[in-house]
Amino acid sequence: ASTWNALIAMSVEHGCAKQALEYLQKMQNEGIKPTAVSFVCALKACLSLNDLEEGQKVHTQIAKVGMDSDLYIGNTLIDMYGKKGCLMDAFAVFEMMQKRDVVTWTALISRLVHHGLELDSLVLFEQMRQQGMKPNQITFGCILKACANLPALEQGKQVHALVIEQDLELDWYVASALIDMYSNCGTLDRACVIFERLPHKSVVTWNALLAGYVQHDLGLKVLQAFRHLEQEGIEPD
RNA sequence: GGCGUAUAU
Repeated sequence: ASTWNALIAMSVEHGCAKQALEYLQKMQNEGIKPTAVSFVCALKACLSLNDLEEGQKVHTQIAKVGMDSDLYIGNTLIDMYGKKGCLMDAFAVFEMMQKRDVVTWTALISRLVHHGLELDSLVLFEQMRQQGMKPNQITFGCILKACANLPALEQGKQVHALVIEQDLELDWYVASALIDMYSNCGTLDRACVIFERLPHKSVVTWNALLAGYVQHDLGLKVLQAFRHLEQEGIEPD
């Protein structure tokens, strides 16, 4: 099965999703049982083909062989249904899962935010923490985006406090989310403080700051910052 | 044990 899985995974990775699904079928025709890895890759293939129906078929197959308790499969199903806008299905999978990890929670939170359900994402984030699940950089990125979209400065500040608790304020990914959140909440000064504190600035954090200036119609600041960025030898993208 | 899942502009 691992040989087949390698074929399936490679096909998906190289954008040959159709072929990946063919391999899944072929391995079964040859009497080889797909593993959790096969199914995760197949679901990913369905998502990249934008084929929800095929994804549902794979889901049914997964349920038949009793593999829907696999953590990775559950997480991938949440992602697939969420990205197809089937939030109810994503939530149903979430509810059914026996074990959840930080990816499970983050995947659902991420989809809620993308669908304009920022308030629900905040509730879910709170539940996650109450159950003792520690958010990671990606979780913080998503939840800060929720605060930025609303915008919700007070909630954003509370999340910021948690970021500091976990010593993630200097993480480039979290930092750019903080910058984005503060500038979106109309507090560009706070965004600048985060930026200034960063010892290693990357194109991502610079972009977040530039976007803030643009949003606040500070054209001159944008140009100044851009020149500064070039002086530091950072490649704009 | 490894491989497969969430992630900004």
